[in-house]
Amino acid sequence: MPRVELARSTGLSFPAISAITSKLIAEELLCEAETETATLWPDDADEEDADGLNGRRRGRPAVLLTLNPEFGRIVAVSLRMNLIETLIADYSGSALAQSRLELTTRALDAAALCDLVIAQIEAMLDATATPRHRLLGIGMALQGIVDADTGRHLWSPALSITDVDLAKPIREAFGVEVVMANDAVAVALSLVAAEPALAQGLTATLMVGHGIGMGIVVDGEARWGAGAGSEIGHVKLGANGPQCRCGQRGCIEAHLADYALYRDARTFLDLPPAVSQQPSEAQMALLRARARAGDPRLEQLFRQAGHALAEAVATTISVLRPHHVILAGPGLEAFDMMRSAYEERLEQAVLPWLLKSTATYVRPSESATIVDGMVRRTLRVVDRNHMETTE
Amino acid sequence: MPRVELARSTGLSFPAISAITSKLIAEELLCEAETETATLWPDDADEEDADGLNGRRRGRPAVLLTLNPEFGRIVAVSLRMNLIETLIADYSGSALAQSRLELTTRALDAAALCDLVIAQIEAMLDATATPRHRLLGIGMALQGIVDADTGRHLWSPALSITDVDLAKPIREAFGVEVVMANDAVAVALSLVAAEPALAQGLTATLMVGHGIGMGIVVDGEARWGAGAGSEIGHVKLGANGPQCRCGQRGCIEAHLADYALYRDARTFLDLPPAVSQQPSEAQMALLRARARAGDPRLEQLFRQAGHALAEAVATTISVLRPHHVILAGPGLEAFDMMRSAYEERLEQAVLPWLLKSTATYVRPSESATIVDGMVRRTLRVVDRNHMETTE
DNA sequence: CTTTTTTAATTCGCTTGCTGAAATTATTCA
DNA sequence: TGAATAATTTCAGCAAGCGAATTAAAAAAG
Repeated sequence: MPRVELARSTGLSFPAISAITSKLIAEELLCEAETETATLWPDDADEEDADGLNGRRRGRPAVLLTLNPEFGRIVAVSLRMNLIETLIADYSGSALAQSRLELTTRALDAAALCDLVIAQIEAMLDATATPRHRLLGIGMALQGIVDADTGRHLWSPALSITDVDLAKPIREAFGVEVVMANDAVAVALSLVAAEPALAQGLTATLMVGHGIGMGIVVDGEARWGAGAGSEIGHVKLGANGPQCRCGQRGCIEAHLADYALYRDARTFLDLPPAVSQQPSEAQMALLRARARAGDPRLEQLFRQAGHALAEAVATTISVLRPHHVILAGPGLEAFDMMRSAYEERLEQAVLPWLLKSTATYVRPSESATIVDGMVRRTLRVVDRNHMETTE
Repeated sequence: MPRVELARSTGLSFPAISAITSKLIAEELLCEAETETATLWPDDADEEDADGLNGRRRGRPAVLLTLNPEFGRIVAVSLRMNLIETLIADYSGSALAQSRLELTTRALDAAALCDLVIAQIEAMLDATATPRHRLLGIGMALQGIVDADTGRHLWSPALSITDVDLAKPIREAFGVEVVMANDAVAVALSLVAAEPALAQGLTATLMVGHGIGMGIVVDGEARWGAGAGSEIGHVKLGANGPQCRCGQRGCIEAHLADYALYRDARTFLDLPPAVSQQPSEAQMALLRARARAGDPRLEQLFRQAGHALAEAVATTISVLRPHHVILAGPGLEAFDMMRSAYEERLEQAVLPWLLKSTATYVRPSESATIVDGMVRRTLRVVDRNHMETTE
């Protein structure tokens, strides 16, 4: 954040940093942070004087630079099964307001869906008194397949429409860039940003929840051939497996996603029906509670899910050879019940030399992770465009 | 090749190209090609005058620039089951000499192996009267797992040694850079270089032969997280499949590689034993001939191989979402017998939206493809190092 | 055979983005 | 109040690259 640090991390010289930052400050993109308030209260409870970073050092103190939050705002939309989540953030990425809209998404056609999303975005702008010209970009995270080259939405379990350009109507409504991404990619970006070590090398984030998605991040960036998203959820485990929402059989998702677990549990257990096949968070919590209470059939179900998860990770490691694998999403709430089966199968299914050189992390993330990651992705795209136009 | 073309493809201005090329010519890295000889014989048989490229155009003719073949030489070594293949090429990549050494590679320890490779390289240098200081780099393609970060060889079916640094002794013997890569990566680079369309986007090359390997090329470059190689051959099809050389069960390789097909065929057919489990090319040709002659058990065997190939491609497409998939290697000689089973299974195992956006190519490549690709890879690394040191 | 046209390559003057050295500024410590 | 220290800025200079104009080499036209 201070200029000295920027110089060190970018490898550029001090004068260069000085010139660049002063230009950006003139553009009101950056601003000098109020370091005063923090330093005028050094007598606070925590006296961690030893470290030179927080306590006062000799010499001229560094001026902290921050992104000017007032430079503009970003809206991120997460479109999932029966849920549209919207968030507005300032230029520094801090959330200003958010909303959740529950509805049966599969009942919508493309036009109705776009109208709804536009209305949600407008509500966010109104709620934060954001003038239209301050809106820099809109990010949309979609549960489903997105073609990164064209931005078209190809297929999603949450929608009945396929192969439409959802971005276009929204772009035209607000006149700003609309960035599309798979929701797993957004989660991946959010989690990688939270731990600097994960931003080095290739990190594969497997998101287990309503579906099974994967986001691939290389050196902190979501860049890829045909999109940073990977459809590992629809890799098949054997030729004649359970029916999947996608229409095919034996998908990893059909063994591991919450809808599959709930559907299978209902074949031998009395459970309330799920709205449009999608169990709610409460219903999944109930399922886990019953399993933990000792129902052997449910325990077996989660063991099988552990197997499927191991196959997914094994395939990921073998094909991608990532440095890091993150297991994320609400499905990991039940990881304790999947663990032994998972570990057993993983050892059989990955070459030991590969397993040894891959680090695995479990991060049962919240739903807000999606919009957070989407804000980051959109900011990045907006910044890149800004750079190109001003040069 | 002419300066004008360079300017267009790099996007740099004429003056910039002029300055750069004249510097490189002074370094003897580039040279102006003898365009005269070609143009003094325009009365030759082929009168393709319509196109402006070959026939004389108005205006000052462009001077063709080529890499100066005399700038230096590259040796590429391919280390496979019972075979060490060596090739020496000039700086423009043209082969000058090559050799094949057949022996039981699994009987060698690390020191003996390195000595053999060093002797092969020296033989190549002697055969082409290459002084030591003209040797710019050595490339080694290995059938097995290579850690791209460290260059260490982790495991190979062709060798009994594991986790050794094979590059170091060779680097010390010749005092030049030694580039290690998986053999499938080398094949991928060679095939991608042959077709410009494949150098755009992500191309996954599946090599089917003694083992099943995969090389990943992004925009013509073999760059990746932990190496451009992918161990898709050891992704499992079901928990209790046939035994694989790697020690695990159910690997795609154990259904599809030539050693697996030959081993399985011998359980019901009289065939000569393979040397250290590795059938020769002649033996595999015999197997194919017998299958084509109409043995229903062999036909079934190749159908199953087609299934396994489809699973491999399906997993590749789902996880990687490549723009192009190349099927390469000697195993594809039998593709006609695998085809129907392959296509049938592929349709069941990949989401149609993904299958539609992926182009597949079948290229049954020769063994020389490995060393060719390895020469390219090594030249690239050598050039990069050269750039860094002269700047 | 000379002139015009066309295309390739180079030279020239200029801007831009950087660097290293030195100067300036804001602090803490003595 | 004056060192000592560290962050930033100023300044002069360099190197890469660009646009415009120039030179070079060939074919076509007169």
